[in-house]
Amino acid sequence: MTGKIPLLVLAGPTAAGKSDLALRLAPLLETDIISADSAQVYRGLDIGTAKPSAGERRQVRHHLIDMVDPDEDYSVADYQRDAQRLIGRLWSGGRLPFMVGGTGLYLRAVTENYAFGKRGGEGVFRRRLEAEADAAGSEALHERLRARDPAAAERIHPRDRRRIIRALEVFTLEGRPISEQVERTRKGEAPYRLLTFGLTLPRPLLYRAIEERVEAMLERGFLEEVRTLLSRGYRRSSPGLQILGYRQLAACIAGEISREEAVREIKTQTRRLAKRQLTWFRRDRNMRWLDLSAAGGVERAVEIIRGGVKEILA
RNA sequence: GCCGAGAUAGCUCAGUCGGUAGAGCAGCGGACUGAAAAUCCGCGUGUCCCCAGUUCGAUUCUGGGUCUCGGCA
Repeated sequence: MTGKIPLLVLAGPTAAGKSDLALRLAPLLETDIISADSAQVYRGLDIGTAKPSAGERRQVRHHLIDMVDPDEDYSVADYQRDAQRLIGRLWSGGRLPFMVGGTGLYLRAVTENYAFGKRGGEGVFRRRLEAEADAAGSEALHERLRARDPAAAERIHPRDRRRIIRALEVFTLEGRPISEQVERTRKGEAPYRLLTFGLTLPRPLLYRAIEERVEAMLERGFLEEVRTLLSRGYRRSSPGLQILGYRQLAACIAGEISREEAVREIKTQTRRLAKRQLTWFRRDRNMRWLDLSAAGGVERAVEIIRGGVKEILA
């Protein structure tokens, strides 16, 4: 017995059936759902993020949904803090912590206990460096990073300005290299006894599910939802409106692209999102894969997961 | 039925003065430590419609065929 808290994780790409499975599982395990979804943290983004309905949330308690308004920041460090606190609380209340979601970074920050520094992102700093990157190119900033934090520069591509700027930000604000954080994480110990399941589907089925889901969202009033957000005064540049789907429909409402273009773009970008999500999860060697389109479907998946849970709690 | 144009990657198309071919989009693979549904990197995946002829060699030239799209009937 290690004394570590057991943690059940259900990961998977968008539209693979995570929510349905989790909704079935949670009552059987007599526990709640801890969402690991970077889009569902925004209040008011309901249809386009496939957020669980009010009814579903009455059936099973969901955590870490509706955390901030669309113009507020919510970072992976916020998520890690909130999720880890919750996991401890649930476990000491006699419940198995159960994380469900598709945001690889969020899941990993929790399960591997990423060592974050003290300082988050700062708009002023970022805007200044963005301007510099526009003027001189991200490669110039990359050179600067090489001088300050060679280890980080080695890992970050010269054109990946997001990461270059963040690395410079850490160095400037905290006075130490971001690569040190990664080192600290590597040396640290995993705080949980993990049981990790990944949902997958044959690619053609996954893509068909995405297609149908986007159509269903539009029928349920996705476009109206975006209109409402804009009419409440949220700017297109605010974090919530940068989310996939919201960004494209906002462009459509602004008259920049047609509705057809917006819908096509949303579908394409969602397929790519699903692909990136899978890339993230495939990296986890301990992931046990489940395919809901395979024989037995959801029932079989439920049994497999319950079996795994029995073992980890024994 | 006649006349014309076309047929090359999943799609739209370029190209080869005869030496088995390349763009965009789509797709595939990967990275990821405070924006992550973000950001970034890598990769052509092909009976060049079919059959015959000419040729050392045909996706390319010639003939025939098939199909598609225009126009005329």
